[in-house]
Amino acid sequence: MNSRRLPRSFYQRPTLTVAQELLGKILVRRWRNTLLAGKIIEVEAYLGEQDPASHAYRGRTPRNQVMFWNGGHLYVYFTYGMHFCANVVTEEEGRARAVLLRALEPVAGVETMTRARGSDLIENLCNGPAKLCQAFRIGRPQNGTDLCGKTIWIEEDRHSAPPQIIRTSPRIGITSATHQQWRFFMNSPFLSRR
DNA sequence: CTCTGGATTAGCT
DNA sequence: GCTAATCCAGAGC
Repeated sequence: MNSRRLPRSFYQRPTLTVAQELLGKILVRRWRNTLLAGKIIEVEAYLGEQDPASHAYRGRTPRNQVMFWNGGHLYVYFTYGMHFCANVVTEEEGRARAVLLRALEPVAGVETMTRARGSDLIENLCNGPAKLCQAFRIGRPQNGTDLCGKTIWIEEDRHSAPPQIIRTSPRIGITSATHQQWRFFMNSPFLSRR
């Protein structure tokens, strides 16, 4: 029944690989008896101590501790005084690597997402890292959630094959390591930027 | 303790 | 294109 749910081993691989393979997968959340789901279409990789743009660049702190956990957990952080962003932790414990979820194509629970976001076009529900957190009601309590559990998980898309074409670009909104092409996305009307 | 600026967004010019 | 909103992590003293 949940055979499409990604196993721990999916996350315990090189971060750039996981980032690209997350494209086309479905993020699912069970929220008050309704299922929220969205196809992952845009992500960014953050590579821990070796990456100046990563929260873990200067080592472990109270905020970034979940990045150091085993792959397959959710790292949620608060920023700009009002927004949350969600990352998928990758590799093994102690590595501090993660993939930022930047945009989703809504596939289930659209009405609930619309209520969470305020009346809005479907294209505007999940086309940004803070927007998708608002649509999925992901906040502080969800930091550290085990993606191999029963509330938030990622599964294979039963309707379509993995994307044929994966595009890359520098990461958005950072000022260091801008030469790295660690943003991965597929063609879609639901991207955070066109 | 104080200070700086941020993996963003919405709304305006 | 510009910037306010609004909190707090992390750095430096």
